Amino acid sequence: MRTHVPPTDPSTEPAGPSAEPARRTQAERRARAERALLAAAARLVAEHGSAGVTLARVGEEAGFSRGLASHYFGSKGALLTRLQEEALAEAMAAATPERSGAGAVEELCAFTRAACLDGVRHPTDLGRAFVVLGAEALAGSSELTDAVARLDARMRGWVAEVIRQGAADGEIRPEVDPDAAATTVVALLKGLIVQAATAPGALGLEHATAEAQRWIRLALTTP
Amino acid sequence: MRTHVPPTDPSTEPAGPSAEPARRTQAERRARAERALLAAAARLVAEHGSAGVTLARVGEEAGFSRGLASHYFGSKGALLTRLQEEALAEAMAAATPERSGAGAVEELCAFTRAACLDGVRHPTDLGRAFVVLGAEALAGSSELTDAVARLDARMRGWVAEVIRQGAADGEIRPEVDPDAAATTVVALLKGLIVQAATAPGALGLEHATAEAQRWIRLALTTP
Amino acid sequence: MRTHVPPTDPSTEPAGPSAEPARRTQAERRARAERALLAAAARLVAEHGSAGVTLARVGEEAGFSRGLASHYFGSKGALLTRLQEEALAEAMAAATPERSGAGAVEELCAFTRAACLDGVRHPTDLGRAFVVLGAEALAGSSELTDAVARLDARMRGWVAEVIRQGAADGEIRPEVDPDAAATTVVALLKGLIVQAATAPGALGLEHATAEAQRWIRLALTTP
Amino acid sequence: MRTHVPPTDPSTEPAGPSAEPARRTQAERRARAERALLAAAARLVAEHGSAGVTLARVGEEAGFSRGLASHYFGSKGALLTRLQEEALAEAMAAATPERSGAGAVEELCAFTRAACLDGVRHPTDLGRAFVVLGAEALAGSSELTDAVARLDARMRGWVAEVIRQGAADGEIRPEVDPDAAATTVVALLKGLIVQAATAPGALGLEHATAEAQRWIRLALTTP
DNA sequence: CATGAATGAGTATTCATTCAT
DNA sequence: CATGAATGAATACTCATTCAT
Repeated sequence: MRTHVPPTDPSTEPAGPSAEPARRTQAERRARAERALLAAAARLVAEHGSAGVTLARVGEEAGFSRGLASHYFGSKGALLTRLQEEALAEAMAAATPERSGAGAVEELCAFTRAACLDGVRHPTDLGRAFVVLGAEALAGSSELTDAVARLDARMRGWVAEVIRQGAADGEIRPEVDPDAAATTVVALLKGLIVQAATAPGALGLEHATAEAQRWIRLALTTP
Repeated sequence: MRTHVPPTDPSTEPAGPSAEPARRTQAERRARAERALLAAAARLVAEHGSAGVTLARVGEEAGFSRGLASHYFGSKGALLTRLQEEALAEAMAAATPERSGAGAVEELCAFTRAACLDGVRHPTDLGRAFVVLGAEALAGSSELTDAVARLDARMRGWVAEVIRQGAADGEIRPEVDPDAAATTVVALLKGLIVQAATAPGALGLEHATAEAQRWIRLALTTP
Repeated sequence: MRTHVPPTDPSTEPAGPSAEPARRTQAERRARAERALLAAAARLVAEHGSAGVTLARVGEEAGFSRGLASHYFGSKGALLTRLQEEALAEAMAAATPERSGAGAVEELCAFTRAACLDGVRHPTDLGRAFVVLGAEALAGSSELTDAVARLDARMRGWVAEVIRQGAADGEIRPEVDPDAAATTVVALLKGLIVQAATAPGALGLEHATAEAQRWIRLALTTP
Repeated sequence: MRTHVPPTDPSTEPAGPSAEPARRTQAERRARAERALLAAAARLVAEHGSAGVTLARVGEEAGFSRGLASHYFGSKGALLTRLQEEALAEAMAAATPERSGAGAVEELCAFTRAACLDGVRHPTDLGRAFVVLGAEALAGSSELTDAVARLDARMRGWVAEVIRQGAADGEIRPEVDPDAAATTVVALLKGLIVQAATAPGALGLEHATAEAQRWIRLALTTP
């Protein structure tokens, strides 16, 4: 069971005698269990909402005891916060991609396609959990509400910046207000995603995404 | 103790200075209490989400006893279902307004303005409760999920119909796919509302709504 | 089961029709249950200490369900606080008796006898619970610590006042410092009670009480 | 890894600049850690009561891991028992001091002063833990209750013995019942300590101690 | 020797629901 | 009709304890 990691420098240990080979594996066990718990939590939240999740079920779903989730995260709220942070990091990365080098309008269209189609078609548990948590956070201001608000703001900021660059390049009409347009682009995205989430399959998502891209092109380039 | 007042129609209760102001029919009292309970439930759901609502609080918030909500609606689920139905009826009415006689594009712009600005600025408890319940219903298929899906479909249908009429009138370009465009219009609406709900005040909603209207006009009429 | 209490004026009810005969019995039921719960709690605290008491046991010990104590008092802390208040009221009454009209020294001796002998020999559950809670409160400042401190101060104040009156009457030597003497009297009482509580039966409480009375007489009257 | 240093006496560890300062015997390390754990436990018990102590906190408070207290003492009960024994030994030593050679009355007065003033002003964690554990043990007979009872008995025995010697020397009146007087002396001590512990600072402890000494002198020597 | 990962029992607390008045 | 007393199931949370490293 002992892993074959060479007994490298334990780095921060206070250098007492016999302090390092076990450490690694303990830490691994812990990290592995924590990941399993978070994955289980994401799955359960995505399927049943945060109210439908119990700490006991998270533990068992992850293949551990009923008490482990409590033991690790301290409280249900802390678990959800943690889950949210993980999801937020993922979402932030997705919300503000690297510029691909293409033109501004193409960039935005690609972003739209990625967010709408890929996000909806190949959803991760974490992504779905984030949508669910974000939706639940609509009622009553919570930390999550703020986090979602910051995410939205960041996404709008990214879009506005792309638009500004496009305007500077002459690709986008200078009359376009970058902030208002960014809000509208993000609205399109979120609105499509919400509709798709509500009625999976009942929507011509392909068509709708193409239409949304057409609107974006028109709105940013039509004289 | 039962007074023998004939059971006059309870639906029009604010009948001005009527004949017998003191005594109410049992049916009237019942209907009045039920409305008060539903209003209280809407307020609580809007503020705390459905998980943050207890039957006891509903009763007390409405000015009655802790047990009355249970007594009337039988169970918490039944109360929420009932609330949902009320909210759905209101939302349905708002989602498919009477045609005003204006042109199709103007109609859609007016609809956008009404939904975004009025809905966000002068929210009703029932409307907010509906948004919250709908958001919660994203996870796990429930009756409410289906109801929201039906509402979305109906809203899209109404928009598509307006677009078809506009196309028939020559006001809207015939190449426009009414269904895809309707999905996009609804996406714009919902996306704006969600952003506004998440970050109240932090959004230039006025500007964004104007921009959305510009997009709709462009998309439907640009050659 | 209906009690034969005449349907007297419900006094504060808002005078709506049909509002009073049931009320009385409900209130009685509630008060009766509450008393039973508090009595059970006092017994359990006296026997096992506050850490050895569970809300479930309180409910069952009182002949009700496991959840009732929680339901009434809200939390274990609230139950203990309530218990403490009841006990404090009893203790306060015992700590500051009405003057009997006897001389000051006799009064203090009688007080000593009452507190030591009667209190130890015929203990009430509430009294024992108070001693236990007070003892537990030695560690970590709590509301109870303060309450006990106030009780002590009040008892000292009463004793000091009796001493002052005795000094004014010429019965007690004027050199006696009333406050220091009061502290010492209370110390005698508490020290005897604690010893008796720790070793029930193993102490010649009768003799010790007589000795304490002798000391008090000597200290207050010896030239 | 085990060094072959002879197992020198671990009881005198602060041995000044010794020969091998770096390496410790296992036994020494063990003893040192155990003392640290007990000291941490004493501090925590004194502050939070025994219910407020967890084995994990004891370990961390002592600067070790969460599991060490468990590892050493086996169970929480064993730790508390051990703590109690340590405290009892200290208390026993304090309760039955060596005779100083002074007269009996002076001895008792000095004892009173030491217990009340020094004990209250310069409390050790162990001493405070003992008081707390003893107080908790009032409810429900435990080993600790018995230990405290034995301690009380021993203290009374010591006092009674001093009184008997004083009587034999003619310094104390022969009519004084040594056992009853001893109980009263101990009551004075404990009562003062308890009052001081309950209301730290709010008590004229200096005056009260002087008064107690006056009482003792009077009671033992007044004809 | 020492750490800390994992377990599971115990308990407080909340709340829908039932039922007596 | 209406109240609120009482129940009991569900669940979060704490911690002593065991065990692998």
